[in-house]
Amino acid sequence: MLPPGPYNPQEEEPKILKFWLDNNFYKPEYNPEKDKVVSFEEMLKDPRPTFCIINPPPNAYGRPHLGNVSGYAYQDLLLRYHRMKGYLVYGQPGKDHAGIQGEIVVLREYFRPKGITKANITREQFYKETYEYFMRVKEQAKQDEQRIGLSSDFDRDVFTLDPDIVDIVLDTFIKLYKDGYVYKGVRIVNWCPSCKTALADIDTEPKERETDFVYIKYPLLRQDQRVWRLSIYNRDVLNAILQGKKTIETRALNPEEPERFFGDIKQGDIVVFVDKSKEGHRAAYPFVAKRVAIYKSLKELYEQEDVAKINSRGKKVSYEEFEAGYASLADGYLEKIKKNGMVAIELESYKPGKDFITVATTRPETMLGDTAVVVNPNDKRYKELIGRKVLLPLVWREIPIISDPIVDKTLGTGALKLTPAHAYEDYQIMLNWNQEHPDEQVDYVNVIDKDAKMTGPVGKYYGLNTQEAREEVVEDLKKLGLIEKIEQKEQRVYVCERCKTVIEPQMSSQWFIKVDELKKPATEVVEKDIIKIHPRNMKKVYLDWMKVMRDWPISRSLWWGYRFPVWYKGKVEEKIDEEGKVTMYIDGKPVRDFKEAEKLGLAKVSKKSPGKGWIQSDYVFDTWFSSGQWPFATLMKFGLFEKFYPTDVMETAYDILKWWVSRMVMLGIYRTGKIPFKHVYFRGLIKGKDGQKMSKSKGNIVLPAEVIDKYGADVLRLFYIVGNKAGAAYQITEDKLEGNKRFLNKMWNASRFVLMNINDVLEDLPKIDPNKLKLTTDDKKMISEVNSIVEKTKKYIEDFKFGIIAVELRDHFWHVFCDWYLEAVKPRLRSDDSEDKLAAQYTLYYALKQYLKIFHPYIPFITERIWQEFPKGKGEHRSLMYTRI
RNA sequence: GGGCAGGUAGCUCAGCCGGUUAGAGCACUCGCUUGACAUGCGAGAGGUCACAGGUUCGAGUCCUGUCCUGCCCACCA
Repeated sequence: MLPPGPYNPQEEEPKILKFWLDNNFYKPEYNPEKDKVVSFEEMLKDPRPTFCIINPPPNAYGRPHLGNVSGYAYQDLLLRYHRMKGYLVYGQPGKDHAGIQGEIVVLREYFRPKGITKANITREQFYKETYEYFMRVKEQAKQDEQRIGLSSDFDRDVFTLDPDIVDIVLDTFIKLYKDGYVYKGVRIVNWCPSCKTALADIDTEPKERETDFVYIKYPLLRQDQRVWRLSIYNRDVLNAILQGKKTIETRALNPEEPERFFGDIKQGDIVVFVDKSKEGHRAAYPFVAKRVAIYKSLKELYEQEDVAKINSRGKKVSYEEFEAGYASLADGYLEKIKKNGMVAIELESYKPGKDFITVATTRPETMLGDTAVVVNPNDKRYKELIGRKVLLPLVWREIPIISDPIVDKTLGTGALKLTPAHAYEDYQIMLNWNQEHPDEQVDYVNVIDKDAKMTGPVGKYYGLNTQEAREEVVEDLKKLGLIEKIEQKEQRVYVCERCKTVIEPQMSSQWFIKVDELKKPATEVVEKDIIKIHPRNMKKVYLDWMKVMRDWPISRSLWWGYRFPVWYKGKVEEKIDEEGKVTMYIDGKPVRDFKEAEKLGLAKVSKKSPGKGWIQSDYVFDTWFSSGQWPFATLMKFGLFEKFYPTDVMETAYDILKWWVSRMVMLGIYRTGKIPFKHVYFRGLIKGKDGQKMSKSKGNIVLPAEVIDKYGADVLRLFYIVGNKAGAAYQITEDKLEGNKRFLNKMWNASRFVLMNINDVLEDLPKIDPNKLKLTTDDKKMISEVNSIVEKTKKYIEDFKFGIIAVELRDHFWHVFCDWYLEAVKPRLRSDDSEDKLAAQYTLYYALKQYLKIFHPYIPFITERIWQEFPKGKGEHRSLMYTRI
């Protein structure tokens, strides 16, 4: 008999939980027919249809809050419902190592109090201690999951860094690499010049500061004006020009060598001499072609008065000497010139003209690495200029004017200098532009090195730190008359969270997954509803994301995670070359890319060390790379893959649709050839009591344990589910919890009333044939009412609308069963007409039983507790969990 | 700036393949300490369904526009 008084979940729930766990009801090996755990092999042969949910692994580094846990209510509802429907059910629990966030938390909350930082601990020691730390916290999280009633198989609780999971995940990487879906490419990263490491966005923090806002005039090139860049191999020639010699005969004139062919050069074009010598770092000297003449022979050229007839010491030379100079050149130059003739150009110093486009910047020194000027395509002032070229001062490169809608017309001059190597936004613009304009690609030039000093093709600024370079650049621009004005501006910069040094974004070589091919099937399965997404509008979000998804960078400069199965024969370094491009050096030897290094035997992809002297890559994988493989990796680990994959439902929060769901679909199909799940259900976001999204920083966190301690797990589960629909946000209030508590109390008391009043015939009831009873109109109505609400609820649950129907179900129990039928039946229970009384008793028994079953997936504890008081009929299990619905 | 939700009773939200008097819980008012439950029962009040147009015999529901709110993405050179 149920104890009297209000329902006491604190008393009842732990007992029920123990009952479930002790009997191994959560395990797929538990067989309800035999009422015992069967062998693994026998379970695999079980003919029942399967139902499997992989629980999205929460971060293992801390207690999950109410929002984090809400999913379990939905997952468990589905698990329990299908168990009762007769499926072989498997719930896979797990925990995530949470890469970046995990590392930050463990550093802050575990290592820092002990005075340990990454500077005074080895990588191996860090990993070992962090792993142990996570294992401890993981146990606590598991208890929360069990308390809420999640009926997953906790004996198979896994961690993303379990060695056998790691093995499966790394195999996927190796397969991707072999299939050509993985490459090493260059990408912008947050670089801390002090810590000498790349940082994730989350490791940086914003800081406001006052700074100069410099307006720089970039000279516009006329539309017919071209820029010729000539390499200077001979400094003396350069010196001669700089000393005022007007005409330069250049040997870079041969029509047979197109890259050096200057037959097209015309008056007014810009000629820039580039010093390729090492110490000059590509200093550039600009001139204007004043006169261009074509000569049939060397002799004809020599006879021109203004030709620089000088030797290497600047001394006048005879024709013979002049010709001898050419004869000494390689490649039969002289012969070619004699045959084809040549072009000579008369030069004058370059002076900026009157046409400019003005850009504004807080970082003038980065202009040395500019590769474009960007304007808004709708900006009337600049519309005509899109596609034109400007001459980038100081380094005298020709760069295009491009457009991007991101550019704010009202900021600065409305024209933005593009430095893709040193500004995130610029990098994005470059990617966008290149994607849409494959024929007019914009590149990057990296001009700041890992010590925040100028590098690359920056001429005399080479080696200066950014501050010095900034001052000098502004000074030089002033001399050229190219500074329009300088204003003061509030600027936000990002600093390293640890050392507060200003972040220098720069290019760095990273691993990428090529997604073009992989996303095709991942798009198709959702398009064709082979994977169904609930709510439906999220399908569009998914498909939109797939369209714009670019190659996925998967390497992270962290310690906490899967280390890349990549080995180098010696130390790996990255340097910036003279072109401003990132170059990799292995053991001091430059290599173009990883493929080349592999060919040269300097690099290898392998899970184990190839041998002595090989050093493993420092990179670890992006967390989503491993969690993207979670559905099949977990099942493979336990040998359950064949039995349960594809899984049935993936229930998760909608904010990780792009990050997680898309990756699981992509990698799942890639690795297994099958979709990872048939349905995706997005739960609503839990808002705190203040109506804001629940988050630690807002201080509106509620822990599930607090609610369970006070109200019990069933109350919390009702809060999560009742009246809520997929993808919507909803708020927690004390009122809602209180209301749910009252409902449970109602169910408790109604059940006790029923049990009290059927006690005398309790054991007979399951055997009664209702057709032989004298059922009244009320009885029949009650039976039909409860049957119809049960059927309706089942239909709704299968349609993923369990929240909506729960309201109706609750009201049905309360108002139809309690308020109407229970009241109506009271006189009959006291009557002497035993036949009529029995009909009423049977109806009470039957209706309540139906309610208990249909409520069990929602509120498992209280329903299971009441069920224990019921005699079990044919086909009814000692646990409500396995009683057929 | 782009995308996606949403604005319905005092509060939190349902209702939206168009169709009688628009619903629930909590709060509120009034009346009920009868034996499952006062964590209860009965009765009641409360809404120009954000605004403006349009389609229609008929619009909270469909279309267009406007104004707010929230979320995601991007951004503040």
